[in-house]
Amino acid sequence: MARYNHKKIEAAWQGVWESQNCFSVTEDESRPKYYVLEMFPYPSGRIHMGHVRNYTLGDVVARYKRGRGFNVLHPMGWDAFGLPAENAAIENKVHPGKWTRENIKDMRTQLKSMGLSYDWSREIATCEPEYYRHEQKMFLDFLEAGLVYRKKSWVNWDPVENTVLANEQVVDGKGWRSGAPVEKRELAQWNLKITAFAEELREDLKQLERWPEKVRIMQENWIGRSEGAYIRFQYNGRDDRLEVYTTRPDTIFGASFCAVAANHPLAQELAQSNDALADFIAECGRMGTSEAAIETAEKLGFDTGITVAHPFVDGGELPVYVANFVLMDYGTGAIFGCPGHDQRDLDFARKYDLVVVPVVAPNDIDPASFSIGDEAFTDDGTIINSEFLNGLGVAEAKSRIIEKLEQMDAGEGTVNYRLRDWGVSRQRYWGCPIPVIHCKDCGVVPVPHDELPVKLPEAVTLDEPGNPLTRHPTWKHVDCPICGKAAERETDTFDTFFESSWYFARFCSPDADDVGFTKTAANYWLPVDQYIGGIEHAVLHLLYSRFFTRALRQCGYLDIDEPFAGLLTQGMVCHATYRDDDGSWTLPDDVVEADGGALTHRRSGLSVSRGRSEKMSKSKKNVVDPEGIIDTYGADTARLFMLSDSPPDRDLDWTDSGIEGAWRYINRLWRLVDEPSEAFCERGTPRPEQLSKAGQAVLRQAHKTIAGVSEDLDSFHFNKAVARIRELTNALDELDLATEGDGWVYRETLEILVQLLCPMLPHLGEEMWKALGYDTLLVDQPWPSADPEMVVDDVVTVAVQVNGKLRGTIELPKDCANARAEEEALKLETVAAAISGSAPRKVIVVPNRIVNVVL
RNA sequence: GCGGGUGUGGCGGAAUUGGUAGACGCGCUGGAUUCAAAAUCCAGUUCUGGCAACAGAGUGUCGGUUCGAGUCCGACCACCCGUACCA
Repeated sequence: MARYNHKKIEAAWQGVWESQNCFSVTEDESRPKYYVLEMFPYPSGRIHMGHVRNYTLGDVVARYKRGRGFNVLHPMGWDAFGLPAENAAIENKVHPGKWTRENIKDMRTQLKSMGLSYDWSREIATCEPEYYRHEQKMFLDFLEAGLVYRKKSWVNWDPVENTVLANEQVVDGKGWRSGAPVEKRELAQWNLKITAFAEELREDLKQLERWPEKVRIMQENWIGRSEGAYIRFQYNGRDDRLEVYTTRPDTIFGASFCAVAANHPLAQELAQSNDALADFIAECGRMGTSEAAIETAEKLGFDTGITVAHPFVDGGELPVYVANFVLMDYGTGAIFGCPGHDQRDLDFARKYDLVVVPVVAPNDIDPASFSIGDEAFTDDGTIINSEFLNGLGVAEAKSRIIEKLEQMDAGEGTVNYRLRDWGVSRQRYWGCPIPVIHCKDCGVVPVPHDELPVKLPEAVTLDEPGNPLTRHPTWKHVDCPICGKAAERETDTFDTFFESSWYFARFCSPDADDVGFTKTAANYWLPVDQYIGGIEHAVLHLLYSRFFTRALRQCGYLDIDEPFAGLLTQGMVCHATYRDDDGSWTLPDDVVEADGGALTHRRSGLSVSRGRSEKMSKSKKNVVDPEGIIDTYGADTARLFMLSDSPPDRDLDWTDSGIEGAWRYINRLWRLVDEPSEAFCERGTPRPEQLSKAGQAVLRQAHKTIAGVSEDLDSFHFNKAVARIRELTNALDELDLATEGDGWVYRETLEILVQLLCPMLPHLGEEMWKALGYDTLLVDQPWPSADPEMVVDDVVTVAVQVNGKLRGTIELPKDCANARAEEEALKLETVAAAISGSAPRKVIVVPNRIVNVVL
């Protein structure tokens, strides 16, 4: 018996597809188009199981749609700028460009071994000037359109390395390499006005029907539209006023303090003459810039000694605090605190001994007896203790107080968004240069279009901290395009989300020279019909891309609003973790399991314990390298494992026994054609007039499987599709090839099976197709269609319950009368026994499903 | 902290969307084949009790709605993702 030689077979079919250019496509108005895109990888050097999963899912969709007659665009490229290249440069003394390009070469080979149906002629790498020159042009167009501005914002500063740290590089408030406490610094940064589209981005979520609801909800919450009011409080002893933003103007009579952010102008001003406050602000600055860090820190405040006047209470004074939980980026960077009806304000008031006055009472409680304990009351209710607002509901009180504020010029109603503008400046080398020039006389001057691209200089050193662009001897020195005097280039580069915000459009015309993409190609291919990638990109990458598309639309680049019509978010690939007795992580390959289940280390022989399954990561050493798996078992086996069992949006557990099981099934399929029985008939044999009962049943099942698998693939239930196909494989065993006609059913079913397998196991599919006697390519076969008559049964099994408890089943003709179903059900002995003579109170009949006898 | 998600046999999961819980696979047990093993094939496998027929329990926990709840509602627990400079 020959063993399935995956290495030879897979390489051979990959060669055939490539030499016949099977997957290269052009615009073709005569066919419906379908654009499948998987999130392109960062070229870290080796593909990981997450990539294998992502690209398998995309490939199944691409191949299936192709079979369904679509003109399928399925491209691949590299998200090639980013921090890891700089880290590698520092650690291994390799140039980021060299490192990245070599990684791309290695990963391309690995991806090709998976047999993915990419149009490789469209491959792009974002670190090449041919790519990034176009986004420099886009940036300048955005600048002209008023969608770009410069403003100061805070960054994590490592005082030892003299460099800006990413949030990821801040561990417990300290720099990851230096260990020095991180400081906040303010830098002038380029921002894109995503907030200009806040309402549109929110509103249009509704039309993204083929996006997971959870992603739409996350984006909606991220944008965070709120209706509230600005309120201006008069300072006591100063001429100016403190403007706060609140979503609860109705609780103004319960206000007991105001608080401003540490970087609020008032705090900054007061700190100049108040050392204690300056210390407090410095302390806040050591917290790091991430929202999680700020929100989970202990809530602290500093009483400035300044007070403001309550706008509606004569003589009412509110102390003004500087507080570490007030964010300068949200609203006005200042709040009024109403402890009775906001938990954070309540915690703060208890801590600093401030008054707590309830101003909203639950509707079902006597207001006189209502007081606030440890929990703020945040629900709707009736306004109390609030003069002219008393007795109103929350909503009415809001509009009444806003009216009043506007009359008094002490504030107004407003709509506010949590969404902040997108800061795109990065103080890093390995990114796309921001194409502007700073001139002492002319200010910020855009690089003239005919001087694009501003190329990254290759000759740099990364052996000292800081951005090499700033210390490059010549690169930044240029003449001002306006006045001609000596000026300096911007040395910041773009956030790498910039590249990934339009790459889907570049794939439509990857060779376009003078434009990022042609309108003709974009109009044909866009939007992406199905986008597939990790859930971790639910907000940032996907929201930036939605914004970028609108900004491009505004500048005349394209005519669509939404870049991705369909979205599938996949779960992570997990694996069991192992630790030795010291608690250090151990590679799964080094763990040996004895018969009794005891685990030991392969080399040291010391005992090892198995931890729970976690996301594969180098740090926990629970990674399985796809290259080894493909080498041992082949791409089809790896693909099958990725598709079986777990639905794509859930986490997937990698197990050795699982991959073994997939491998066994591949071999089982192979044997179906490798050692065919002589009774299995020739290709093209006409259908016999008579089929055995078993033959008819198997044929029906084959057609039901076509219908079921089609449905499963349309809805991305790949695991169910695999299960159905395995069931059909099992059904082949029901046939007795000695029986007249069963040989024909066997071949017919096998051909259907092979066609259904094609998108998931393309190499094995081709090989089986050939073995079945065909000299055409399976990949060019249209998807099979199910005979509708074979898909429906005329007899159904109906469950019979007594008081909701199953007592038996009956066979009934499909869609028979309820009376007949009831009659048959009551005839069951088990039913008679259960009701033991008493008359049923009622009988519920759900046609074709269930009869429930209620006593 | 906040936003979003997940939870079903020993394990991954399925369940026509309120109607027979456990499809399919993994693992395990027994058998066939083999000098032996691997591979392969056949049978069994939610738990408890029982030789069995069968009975009872059962979808993270507690409570509710319903003739009927894995599915709907309320409260809670655990874990995961994101949290604006990782990609």
